Amino acid sequence: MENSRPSSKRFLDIVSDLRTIIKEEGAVIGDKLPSERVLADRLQVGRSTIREALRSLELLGLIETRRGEGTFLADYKKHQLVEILSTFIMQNPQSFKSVDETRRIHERAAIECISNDPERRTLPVWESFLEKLKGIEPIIREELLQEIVVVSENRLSLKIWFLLKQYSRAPFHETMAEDEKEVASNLLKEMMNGNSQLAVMRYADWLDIVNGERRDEHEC
Amino acid sequence: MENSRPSSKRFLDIVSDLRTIIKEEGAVIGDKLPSERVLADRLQVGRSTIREALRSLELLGLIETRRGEGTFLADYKKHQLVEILSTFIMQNPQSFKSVDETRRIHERAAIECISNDPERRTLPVWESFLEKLKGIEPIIREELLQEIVVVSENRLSLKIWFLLKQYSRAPFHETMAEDEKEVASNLLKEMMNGNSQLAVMRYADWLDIVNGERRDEHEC
DNA sequence: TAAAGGATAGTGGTCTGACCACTTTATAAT
DNA sequence: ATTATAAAGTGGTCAGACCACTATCCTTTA
Repeated sequence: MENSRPSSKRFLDIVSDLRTIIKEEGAVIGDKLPSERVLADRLQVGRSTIREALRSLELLGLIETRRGEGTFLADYKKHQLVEILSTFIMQNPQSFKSVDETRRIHERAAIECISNDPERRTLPVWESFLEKLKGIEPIIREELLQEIVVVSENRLSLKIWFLLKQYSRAPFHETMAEDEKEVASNLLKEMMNGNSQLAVMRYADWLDIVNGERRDEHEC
Repeated sequence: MENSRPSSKRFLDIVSDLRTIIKEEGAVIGDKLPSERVLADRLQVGRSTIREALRSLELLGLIETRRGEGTFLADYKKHQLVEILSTFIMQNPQSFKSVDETRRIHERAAIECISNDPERRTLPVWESFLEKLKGIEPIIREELLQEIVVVSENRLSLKIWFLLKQYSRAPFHETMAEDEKEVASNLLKEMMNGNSQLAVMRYADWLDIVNGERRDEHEC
C-alpha cells in the first residue's frame, strides 16, 4: 500500500523533472539543455533513464538533439510526430466524430475571429484565394482552412487544429470540386465583408458539400 | 552523402519497425507485444534502443507496459498527447492569452451546440441553475460553464476544456457577484429559448463583467 | 484427486561501463 | 596570426548485470 512516491515509472518522473529544470533555468526555444551525463548526475539516475525521457520528448517534437552538439529546446513548429501517431491511434469509431467536431469548432472560431477584425479580414491573401478559386487549377481544401486558422493567430488553437487534422478522416486533403469553389468563395467574401454570421453559414454550406448529405443527425 | 537509409536516429527507425510488426501480426488493442529482449533480437539492435522507442510510444499513450507482464497495445481513449503538448507550450507568457481564448472558443461552441438542440436546451438542469441564480447562495462561475461543456457531449472538447481550465489565469473558480448572476441568467434563458446568437452575446457580456473592461484590443 | 505452496522462468525497470561518430574547443606547429 | 592537430565534450548504441514483479509449472499436502 505504498503511496507511490516513486511513480514506478522513473522516466515519467524525469520527464516532469526536465520540465522543471527548463522552467527554472528560463530556457527559451533554441537554448541548450544540460548534457545527458550532467542530467543523470544531477537527477541521480542512470543515463539510460535520462535518455528514455529525452527520446520521448524528442518524438513529441519538444526537443531536438544534434549528435556531438547537444540537446536543444525545439522550435515546436514540426508536427512530424503526428504522422506516426495517426497510423496507430484511434480506430475507435466514436472518437472520429469528436475529432471532426472539435476541428470544426476551431475552424468556425477562426472564421468568426477574422471576420470581426478589420485588419485581418482585409488581408491580401484572401483576394489571392478568391482569384485562385476562380481559376481551374486544383486547390486542396485544407490549404484554405489552414490559412484561416493561421491568420486567426491563436497559436494554441492552431496547434490543436494541426493535431486534429491528422486524425480526421474527413477528406480535407483532397482537391476542391468546381461547384465547391463557389461556396468557398462565398465564405471568403462574407468574411472579408465582416459578416461573421453569414460567413459561418457559408462554412456550414461548404461542410454539407464536402461531407455529402449525411449530416442529418449531428449539428453541433 | 549517404542516402540516409539508417536515419542517424536508430530509435526512430525502431518506432517505424514496431508499427510494421504490429501491423503484420494484426495486433489489436490489449494484445501483448513481443518482449523487449525478443524485439531487440529480432530487429538486431540493443535492448536500450528498443526501450527508447517503446518509452516514446508509451508517453504518447500508444502502448502500455506492466512490469513483470509485458507490453501491450494501449486502449487509447485518452488524448493525452494534447495534454503533454500543452503543458510544455505553457512556458511562454504569450500562451496564456491563447489558453484563455481557446477555452472561450470551446465554451462558445458548447453554448451554440446546446441552443440549437431542442433536446438539450430544455434539460431540467438549466431550470435548476436559474433557480440557484435567483438565490443568494454562492455559485462558482465554472460550475455553470462546466455543465454547459459537459452537456454539449463532445468528449474531446470536454477534455480540452478541462485541460485549459487548469492553465487559465481567468478567475473562473471564484464565486459570482450578484449583478453577475443576472447576466448569467440571461445567457441561460436565451440558450433555453434556442436563440444561439443571443446566447453567445450574453456570454460575451458575462466575460466583460468577469474580466473587467480590459477587453479592448482582443476580441476573438 | 484437488488444493496449496514454493521454486523457476520471463518481463519490464534501472544502472554501469564501454565504445563509436561527430562537433567544439584548446593546443601546438608553422 | 594562421593553420593543423589533439583533446574534450556530446549524443548514439551496445552488452551485461541486477532488481522487482508476474505468471507458470511442479512439488507437496490435505
